[in-house]
Amino acid sequence: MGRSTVHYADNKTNNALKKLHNKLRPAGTPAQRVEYIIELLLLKIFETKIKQDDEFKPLRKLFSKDNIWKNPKTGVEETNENRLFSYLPTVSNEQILSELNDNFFPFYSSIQHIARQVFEGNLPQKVQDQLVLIEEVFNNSNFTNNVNTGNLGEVISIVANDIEELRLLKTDLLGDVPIDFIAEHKEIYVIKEVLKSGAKYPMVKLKDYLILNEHKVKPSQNSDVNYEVLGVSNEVGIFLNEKLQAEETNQSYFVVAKNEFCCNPYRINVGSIGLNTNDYDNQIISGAYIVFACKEDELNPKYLDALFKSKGFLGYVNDKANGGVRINFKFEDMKSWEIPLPSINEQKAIVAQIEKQKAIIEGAEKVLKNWGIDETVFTNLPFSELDKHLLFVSSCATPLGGSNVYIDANGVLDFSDAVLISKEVHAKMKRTQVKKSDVFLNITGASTGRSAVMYEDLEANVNQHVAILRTNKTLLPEYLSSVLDTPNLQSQIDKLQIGSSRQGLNFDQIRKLKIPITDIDSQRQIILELNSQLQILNGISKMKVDAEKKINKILADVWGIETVEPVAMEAEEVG
DNA sequence: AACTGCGTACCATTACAGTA
DNA sequence: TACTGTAATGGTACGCAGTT
Repeated sequence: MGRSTVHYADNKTNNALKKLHNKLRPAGTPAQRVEYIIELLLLKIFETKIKQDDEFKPLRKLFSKDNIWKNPKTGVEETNENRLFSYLPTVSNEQILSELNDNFFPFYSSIQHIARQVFEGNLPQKVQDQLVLIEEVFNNSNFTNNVNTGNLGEVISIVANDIEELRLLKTDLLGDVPIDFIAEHKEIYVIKEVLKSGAKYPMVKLKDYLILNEHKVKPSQNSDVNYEVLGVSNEVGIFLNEKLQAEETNQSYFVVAKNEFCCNPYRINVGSIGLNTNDYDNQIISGAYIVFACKEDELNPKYLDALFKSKGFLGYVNDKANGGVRINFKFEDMKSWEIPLPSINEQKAIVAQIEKQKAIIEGAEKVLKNWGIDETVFTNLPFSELDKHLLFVSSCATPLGGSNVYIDANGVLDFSDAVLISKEVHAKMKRTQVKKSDVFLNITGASTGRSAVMYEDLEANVNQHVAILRTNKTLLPEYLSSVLDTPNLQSQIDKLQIGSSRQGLNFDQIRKLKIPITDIDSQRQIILELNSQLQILNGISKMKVDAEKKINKILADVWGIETVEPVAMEAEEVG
């Protein structure tokens, strides 16, 4: 059986829950512990709602001094004030257990009856539902003596101090789930809801913060004006479309201002939305798009832009994308999107954090893009036909399902997107089975010419787009891979592609490539030199990945969702 | 405003031709 | 005939332009 661990909350809440589980270890089985935690949380949630939620307001007087609760066991009378969770931390360790079992649980197991005594008129449905749930939970509650009384005080203090009231207040314990279901699975449902509702900021609909741009022009009728045409892509956001001559079409375009958003309503499901930071004279964009600004005194455009790039937005768009072959996301849909809205200053701070990380990513990308193998280490070496140094060259047709091994720009193999094939298919495709120390070369498509060395001892296979070059003892795999990355070899490869209608290399062409060659020792020396540079590059790659992770974390915090390492899962064996 | 069409790019799969 | 390597094909996505 597979197991999964899913966290629903922020770090702080998760830590609090972990602590609770540990402290309650003597209390019994994991299920019992969860039950105890939930009961304590429920008491705390209820108190928070009584204090802060308007609909629960009328219940406040129930907990005033004037209302008295008689302990059914001892006959001792106490004020209802002492039935609120906040009373528990004041009780001594030794007394907590009996306080819960003899006072709190009996009290809350008849809370509906008690509530009706103070409530004028009918209970609102929300309150009624809450009370039903509380009765369900506390009807059979009993903390056993197994609960170490010394620990119980600490347990109470964790619930009292480490769980934020705001988080609790936003917790809707019932949602749309039927009461019977909750009665059966209340623990699971409650804890999920408590932990899920981690939003730190008020949620607002965008409609009050957006201004639709309806300013259209027809460039063909204003031939004296020089227009700059913008476009939107999902990769780079807003870009300057230098090819399109708007004057030559019969279309009308939107005039775009700086800090306005533009989106393609038919492609927004893939992220075709961007914030325009350009400020050209007469900048325009396709009339088929939605163009809008936001009220910048309340909503920072860069903050909104960051939200558009978070997973939450794509999820929302795909929810709205209903029916038809192609979606059409309307401005109305945009207006009804709900976002967390911090104060304008907090938004600014969040944007500043994100921009810092973006700057790191951009810098790293520049380095990674512009770095190339230092060709001078190969100068003065004689050239030799690659075929003389190879044992084997191969690739073949793609198997069902395909199996790609991608190579990133640094010549490092990236297995993250690797596709799995069955053992049978793998066995059939003998010619493309990969061995350790094979050199890969992309031979088709846009990435033709990229190469990498297979360092890992994996059972793997490659598809038609990747050639395997297996070297003989006159040529080191790493050396070959480095040589293939040099401008000289890249230009040899480029030339081979000229004149053919299709990008791609065949094996004969590969065999005839001319490489600079030297003896094995010198090859090793050259690799050492190049490796020191590669290490630096790897560090830069890591910085980039880390910065991306930080941005994700910032966004996750804003949305109040999972930020700790997600979903640890044991995969089930496939037979 | 909403819908449809077009050119391009990418890529897995299929078809086919050459060879052992 | 079986197997290989290469080319063609067809499906899908994208970014608009154009039509209704």
